[in-house]
Amino acid sequence: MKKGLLKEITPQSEDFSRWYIDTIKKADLMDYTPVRGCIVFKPDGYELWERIQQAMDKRFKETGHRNAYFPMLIPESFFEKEKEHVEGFSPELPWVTEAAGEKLEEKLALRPTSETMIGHMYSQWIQSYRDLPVLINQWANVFRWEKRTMPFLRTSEFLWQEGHTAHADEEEARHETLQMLEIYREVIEQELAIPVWMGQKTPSEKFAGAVDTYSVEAMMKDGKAVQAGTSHYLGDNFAKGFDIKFLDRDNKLKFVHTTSWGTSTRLIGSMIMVHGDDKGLVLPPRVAPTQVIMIPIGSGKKREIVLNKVDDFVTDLKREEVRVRTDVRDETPGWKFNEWEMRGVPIRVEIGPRDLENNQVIIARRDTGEKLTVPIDQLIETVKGLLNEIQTNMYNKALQFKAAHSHVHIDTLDELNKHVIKSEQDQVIAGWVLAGWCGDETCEAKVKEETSFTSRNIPFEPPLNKETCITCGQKAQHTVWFSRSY
RNA sequence: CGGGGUGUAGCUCAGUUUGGCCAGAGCACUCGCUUUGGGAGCGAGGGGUCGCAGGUUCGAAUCCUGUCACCCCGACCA
Repeated sequence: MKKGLLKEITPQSEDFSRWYIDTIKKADLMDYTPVRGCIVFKPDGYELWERIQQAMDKRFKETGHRNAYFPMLIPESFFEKEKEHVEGFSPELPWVTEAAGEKLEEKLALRPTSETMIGHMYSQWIQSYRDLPVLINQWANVFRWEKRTMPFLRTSEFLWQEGHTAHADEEEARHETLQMLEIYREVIEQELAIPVWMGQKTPSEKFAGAVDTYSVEAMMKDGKAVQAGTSHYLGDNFAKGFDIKFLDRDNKLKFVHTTSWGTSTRLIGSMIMVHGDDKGLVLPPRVAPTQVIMIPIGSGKKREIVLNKVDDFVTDLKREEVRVRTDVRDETPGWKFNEWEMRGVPIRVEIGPRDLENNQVIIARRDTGEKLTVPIDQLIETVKGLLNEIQTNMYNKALQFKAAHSHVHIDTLDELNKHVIKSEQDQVIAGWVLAGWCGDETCEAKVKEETSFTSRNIPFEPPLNKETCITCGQKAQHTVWFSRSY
């Protein structure tokens, strides 16, 4: 290594958390602020969110939803209308107690989620079965004063979308709940190249106030899980709390059945932790702010010729809607190679005098590090093909990683304990464990107590069905993924 | 919120034990020239109320008290 080449990113194997922090800071995705737990989403970080938003929003609209915006401030009394809800959220609420120099009559919370406010409004909007269903989504910031924060994955303020729907009956509401979960799976797998397990949360991991909670769960490169999206069937819990009733065809007054579903900026963090490597970010082409970086090489008169050629390529690529930029800064090529690799740009195109002589360019792909020599007249085609190939390859790599670190033949708590201890000793990834569960919450709690593994979800399509409960050995009612999680 | 650690230039840190010696180094930044295929070279510059607030002292980056932030490990969570 040459003098002056600083190792700026901690290797993943040495300290995964530090790798993560180093990477997102060096890649200029975020910055800390004077407010505890609140970060700036810098332009490259925010653009990742914008692309996730676009992909989600398109699908929400296609399934009949419309966007609206509700207040960020929620009266204290609203939280008391649903018992489990207040118990779930009250510890982490920030409050507004004063305005215009006077104490408010009723404190206002910065929303942690909007079931209450939206429930209140729906009760006024819904009279008849003809008013149903109500299909509304909100893009918003929410606040949850967490004890321990981590950029993107858990911050005190974060950006998200929350869908809130009201339906005439349970069947339709349950259908909505699963339909939106499926949309999450599709966006997360197709756009972010992250494979997930769809499934149902155990009662102890349910959303505060939900009848049933479903999730999509993703595995990070350190083997921990992230809940990438959730969808809830709320039954008539909020309808009762907020008096959301309608007159049905049979002339009877009934409570609506509501759902809510959300994904947040933690998807950005997940994507980084699923794909990143020791050189920094690796971004899936579909969401990468820059898909192709052009590096002109050479000086003097030759530089001019090179730059003209680069401009031609940029024009052609833009015509094909490829997001391309040229790095004309006065740095050495090697410096730029490292810089853009760190930022995760999927494809780098190097063009120098030597290439022009041979009527070719050099293409380097971020996901494999491979360098290709490509004839100039095939550049556009090759880039377009590679963007798709990289997207697919990243997904497949993540899928393989997930499979390699999913353990389906651990049957007892004793075996799980040994597995966890051995993983720590050998400094290997403990990963996820598929376990049978009898349905008793104390059995679930015991797994957490002894191993710090928590239940992630009960997958709809488990790799295999477990016969006995991992804790008590009785007949298993469910097959559950357990792991450490963010 | 408990245990541990760190706050000195944009970044990484030295200096703190034992108060006084111009507040330093490398990288980054600015200007000039030479350079350009994996983190370039030479020369000349700019930049810090030492996290913040008190206190002790003739004198504080250094000692004392408080406070804030960040990182790591645990309990709570999208």
